[in-house]
Amino acid sequence: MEGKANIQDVAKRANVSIATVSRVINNQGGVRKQTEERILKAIQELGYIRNAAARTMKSKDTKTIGVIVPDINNPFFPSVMAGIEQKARETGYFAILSSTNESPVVEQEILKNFIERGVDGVIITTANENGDHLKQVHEQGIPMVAVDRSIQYYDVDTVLVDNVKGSYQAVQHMILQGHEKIAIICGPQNTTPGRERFIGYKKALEDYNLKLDERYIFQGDFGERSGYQGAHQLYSLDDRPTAIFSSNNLMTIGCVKAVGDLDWKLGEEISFFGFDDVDIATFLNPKLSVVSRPMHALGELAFQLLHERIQFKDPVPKREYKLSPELIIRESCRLRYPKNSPDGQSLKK
Amino acid sequence: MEGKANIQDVAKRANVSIATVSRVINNQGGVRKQTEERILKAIQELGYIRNAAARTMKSKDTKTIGVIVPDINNPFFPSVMAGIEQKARETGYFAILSSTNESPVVEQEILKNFIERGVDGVIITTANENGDHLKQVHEQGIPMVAVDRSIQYYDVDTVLVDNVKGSYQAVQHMILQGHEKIAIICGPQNTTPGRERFIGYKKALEDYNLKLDERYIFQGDFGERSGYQGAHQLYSLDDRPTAIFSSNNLMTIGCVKAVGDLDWKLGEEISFFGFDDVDIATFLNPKLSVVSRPMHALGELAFQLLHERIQFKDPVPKREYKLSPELIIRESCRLRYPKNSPDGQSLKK
DNA sequence: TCCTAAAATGTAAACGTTTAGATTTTCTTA
DNA sequence: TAAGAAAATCTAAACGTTTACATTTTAGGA
Repeated sequence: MEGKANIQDVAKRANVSIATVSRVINNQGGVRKQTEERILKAIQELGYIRNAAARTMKSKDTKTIGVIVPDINNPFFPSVMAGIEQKARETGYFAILSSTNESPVVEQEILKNFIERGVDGVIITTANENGDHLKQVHEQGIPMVAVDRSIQYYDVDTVLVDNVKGSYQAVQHMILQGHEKIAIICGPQNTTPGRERFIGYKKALEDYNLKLDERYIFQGDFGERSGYQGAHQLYSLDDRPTAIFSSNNLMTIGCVKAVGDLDWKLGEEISFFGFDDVDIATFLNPKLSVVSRPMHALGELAFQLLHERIQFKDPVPKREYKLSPELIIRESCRLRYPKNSPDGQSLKK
Repeated sequence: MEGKANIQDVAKRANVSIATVSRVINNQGGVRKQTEERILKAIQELGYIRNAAARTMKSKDTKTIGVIVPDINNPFFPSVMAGIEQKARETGYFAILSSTNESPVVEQEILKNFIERGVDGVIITTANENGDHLKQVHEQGIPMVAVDRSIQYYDVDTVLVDNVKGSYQAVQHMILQGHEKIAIICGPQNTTPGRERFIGYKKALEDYNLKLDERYIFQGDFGERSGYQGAHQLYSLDDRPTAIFSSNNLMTIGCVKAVGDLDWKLGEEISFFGFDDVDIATFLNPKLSVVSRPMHALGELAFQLLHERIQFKDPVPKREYKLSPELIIRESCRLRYPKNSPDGQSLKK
């Protein structure tokens, strides 16, 4: 039985009971030194590896958390996951990652699978913020933390970035640079970031007495392709915008690609501000201005909140954290007019 | 016991034995229609969710595969994982992902954890190609497939791309464009891609009678920063190269960033070819030429091979697949001389 | 040397499934 | 109607741990 010894075999080899072996495996103390050494030697010789299933059946906690992301190819999520995984490892937890491809049906399957596997908690960026599909997790009393997107139906700890503030400041910046015809490529309005970034956009226009122009609003889906299409649509207008705010990283890539294809002069004919930094931002000429989020820190905070939930099963009220984004002003959003010219004198109401 | 019913509760509610419930849960047939309906109704009413640990203890197969990647922030790996996950889902398997951050120690911990959890197989891009740390997995007889990097110590099915061919063709292209001073930013030489891409580079130089110049060889570590440093070092030479070949995506980003910072005219003073496509490739002016790999297909093939191993435990000899890369010629590697000029006439030996 | 307390170790039930073999029920044919 | 075969269902062991409680061993003090 090479490589497949169980605790009984170890006990026999070391001349002790399985309970004593279990005490040693779990570092529980109460075992004589020489007994412990005999047991460790037996473990080594037999190549014993404990069986997580057996342990789970008895002790109920698996030291595992499940992480669910909607799009693993979006660089935001691997960064968040890196933060989660690092924190998890530091506290003896194991993080398992699964991706839904923005499908609530797949998300439901993954959640059921996680429940079956007895995960101690779940960190989720849900494909459906309504959240009624989370009933089973809720009924099982499994702690959950939502990242980047909220969950309506249940009270779940939530880690966000202040989307309103980030997009407000980005649009404000473009206004203060003299732009009045500012377009937005929106994320899905049934998501927190999609909705809130749109709110920030509108609020900034309102505060500076700028009229909301429906032509300048393109409804994207957070995918690169929709950014591309959005840019094309905006370009096709008779009265083109002079600035674009893109609501996420992938739509930024698509948008900028289209701007290039259309020979729409970035930084001259059209200014640009995107939400979430991207690799290309510093490569373009002009370099892109962006709203930047602390992704690794988001992941760490999410794990920390979840870990607290797992450890203290108190019915503490829901907590919501909004981290501050950071504006990174590069060059893609230049002055529309030189400073102090008459047209540049429009003021915040 | 809301939400926490077990199979015994279901059996009681439906007035059958747990064996009959098990037959229904597992779609094994041999159950009368009306009995089955009663059982399904009881499952529904009680909110029964099966316990994977209990099942694993009895049936030994977990329908889970473990995936190990060295750097989750490298976009290559999420793409491969997307291919794995899609194929896994299609065949009723669950894929769990863990990242080593290029640490063999962490990799060992992850592997042990996977063994404890009874994964049916492992897909790995190892942090240590020597592979002697895989002894435990091997002893447990757990099927394994290596992706992108080989494993020396054990015979493991391997899915690679033809690195030699890809880098050979990229360097050949630059030679045929008239370049003779071609530099390389190498990946780690203890990795298959690092080693083989270097081999392709050398072979192309050799085939066209070009001397290997040590000054033009920079040893990187696949990270962005080393690409940046490599470009700086190459720039600092008295006799600068006229072309650079970068061995992976992140070093490409770093290299191109440095070229920009140095005002080293990309496409004019310095030509460029990178291995693996990157988002920025099509944004730069000039757009980057790259060797492109079918990442999603790599993932799908890796899963397929693993699945075959899991299903048929035959001692089939090790298989190695090398997919063909694709050259994407964009603009970053222009002619050093106009066509038909005397200096452009150098021929392959 | 003996007694008592503390430490060390052992026993056995429990966790929740799956499934081999046993038992019961049903159906068909003579 | 009865007998035999097939179908349906049941029983109970097993998987490998953990741990509450029991038992044994050891150590110290009178």
